[in-house]
Amino acid sequence: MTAGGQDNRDKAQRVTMATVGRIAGVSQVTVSRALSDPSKVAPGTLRRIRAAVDATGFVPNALAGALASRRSHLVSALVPSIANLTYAAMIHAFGSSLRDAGYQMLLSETGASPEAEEHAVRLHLSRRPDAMMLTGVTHSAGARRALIGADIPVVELWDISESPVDFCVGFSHAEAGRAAAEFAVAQGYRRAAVIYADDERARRRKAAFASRFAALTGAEVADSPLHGAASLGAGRAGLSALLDGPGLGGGGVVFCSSDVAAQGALAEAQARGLSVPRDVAVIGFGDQDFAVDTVPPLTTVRVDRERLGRLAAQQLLARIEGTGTTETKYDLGFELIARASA
Amino acid sequence: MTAGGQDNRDKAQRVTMATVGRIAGVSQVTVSRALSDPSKVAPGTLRRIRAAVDATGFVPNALAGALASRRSHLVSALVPSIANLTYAAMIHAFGSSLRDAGYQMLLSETGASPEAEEHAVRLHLSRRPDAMMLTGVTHSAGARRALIGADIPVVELWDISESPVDFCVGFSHAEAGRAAAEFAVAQGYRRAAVIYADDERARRRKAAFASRFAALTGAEVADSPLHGAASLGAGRAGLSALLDGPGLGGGGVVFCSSDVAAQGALAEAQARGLSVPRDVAVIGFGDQDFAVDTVPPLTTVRVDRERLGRLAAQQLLARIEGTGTTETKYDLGFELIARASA
DNA sequence: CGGAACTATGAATGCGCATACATTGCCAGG
DNA sequence: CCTGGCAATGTATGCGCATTCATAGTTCCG
Repeated sequence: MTAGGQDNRDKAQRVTMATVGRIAGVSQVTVSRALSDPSKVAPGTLRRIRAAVDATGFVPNALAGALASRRSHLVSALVPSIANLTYAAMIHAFGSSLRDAGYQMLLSETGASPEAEEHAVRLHLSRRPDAMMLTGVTHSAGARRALIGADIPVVELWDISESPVDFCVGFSHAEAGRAAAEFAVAQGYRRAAVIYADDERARRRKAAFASRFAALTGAEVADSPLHGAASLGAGRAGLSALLDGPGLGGGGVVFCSSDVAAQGALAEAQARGLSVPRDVAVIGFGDQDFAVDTVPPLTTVRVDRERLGRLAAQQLLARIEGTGTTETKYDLGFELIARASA
Repeated sequence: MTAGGQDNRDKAQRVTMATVGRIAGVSQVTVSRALSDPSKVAPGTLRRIRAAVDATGFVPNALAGALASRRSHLVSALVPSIANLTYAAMIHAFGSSLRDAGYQMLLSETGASPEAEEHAVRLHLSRRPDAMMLTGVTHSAGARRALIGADIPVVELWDISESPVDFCVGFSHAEAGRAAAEFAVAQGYRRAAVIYADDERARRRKAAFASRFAALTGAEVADSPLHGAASLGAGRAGLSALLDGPGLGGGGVVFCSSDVAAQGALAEAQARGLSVPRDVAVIGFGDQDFAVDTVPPLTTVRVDRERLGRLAAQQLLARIEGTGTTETKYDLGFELIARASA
């Protein structure tokens, strides 16, 4: 069954609302009403229609519905990667909120490149989503233009900006970096380094950390860029490079651009027989669920990814309904969680 | 901008192919042709049409296109969770293959419940996808019926079965469990336990491991079910319970239902000052990218998630085009990767 | 008991596009 | 010089539904 592809599909007597109506002895409109607002249909009619739906296995055609009503009940979401836990939790919250409200999520990965993002934006807009979510606040001019032209609510998630396309929900990455630096200094560290992924926001956190740390201590901050995505191995390699280089020879604190990288740093320290935080201290970023269970538990910057995702979805939905505010920036902040690793 | 929702949208002179055509001095059909097959349009005409597209910011309406052509270029995918790395890598490969072929992926999380899955199936079918991907081979009768009725290619991924809805791409979880048991016995372990997530496939691996291990050694296999999703903390708790209980007091090997849980077991051992694999050995499942970088490196069962995702997508696409085979089962197997943890 | 106010339904229409078919003009071969 | 054939375009139509507007039947109150 289902084999040949076109074969059946062509001759198949497709089941539409008209088919269902014919069986139930009503017109197509009444079927439509019965499905979208049962209270508008007489009880007996409703029963017959439902029986006909079951008998035929009717599945409404949302494409036709969306075309006619100009409401697709689709929200599109563009993220750099779904294999990245940081985004996964946020997407999960975002998607769940949408689903609860009767919307579906059209998800695409865009990688890091703005060109790929622009292409994805156009592709998604062609599906006529009722709203769109983008990751970050950096987009190509073409993408911005297309989004504005689409005239739908657009949320930029995971960062904030003074000039969002529509509105943004996030936190200041620079402030997060500064806060980590201030914490490190308060803990007494006078040497520091940064392990960071190749990502615009991670670079901003790193720069802010470095300049704040330098301002407070006068010490240069060494850094070790990761090649490719953050991973345990990349984190290990990052710390390894720092320990073997001049920057962190005598110990100090390492600020990592993600908890995964930090976990890698912990692993490298363990492999080298170094004690954390005595020989080298580690600060992560994200407060993933595993951060509390590492050995030692990870000091990190908590970002409420669930809340970010949920708020973004709620605001989008409100604006779709026309009940939204005109607020353009939601700064949800972050929190430094001091555990044992730094 | 984009604020009020309906306001602009109602009066806006929507840009359609007819609009573009009017500006370019041709009819709607010619615009359609210019966009879908430029070779069918005279060079000069093409130029004028492209200019008009740029000038108006025209974005084709894929809903209308899909309705008219009965091809949505959408493939829907249902997974238990995207926050689970195991699935994330597979989805990534699956989605990338689709994207390269000009299809988009409509993704939903269904959790573990067949009822939720059935609901999601209906919702997805209403978007008239050209094909569908499901995780696993266990589905409600209603879901199977709906899928068969939809008459589209359906792949069941991450497991195999003799009676798939259409075809499946995966491997035998029972065999994987047996292989782990045989490896453990070959390594000389005579005591074993299992830490497993609350997931039907994980339970099958566990049962196969336990019965094979018992058959080979005569020893009972203790187990520790995880509550909720696999995580570092859950893995730690799992090993902790085993070590404090009677089952694994004197050491032995622990087969975990995922690499993440195994990583938790390693962390618990580290926290207790136990040496791995001497005091307790650990076998993971999945060979996630981090498995090679843990301390010690993780012995695990490798499953080529990329290949699974890619093959599923390719087969689906072939069947959409009508060039597919009638094969119903692709068993891609697995491989035991011996590293230092067991 | 007569019409206002509902309630329950149907007929007509169009969303924006792809597709089948028709038309026009032009060139080549006989 | 005529015709067959191809290139380039247009006309007509319908995908399956939501949305108006219209129409019967019902109820209610003065």
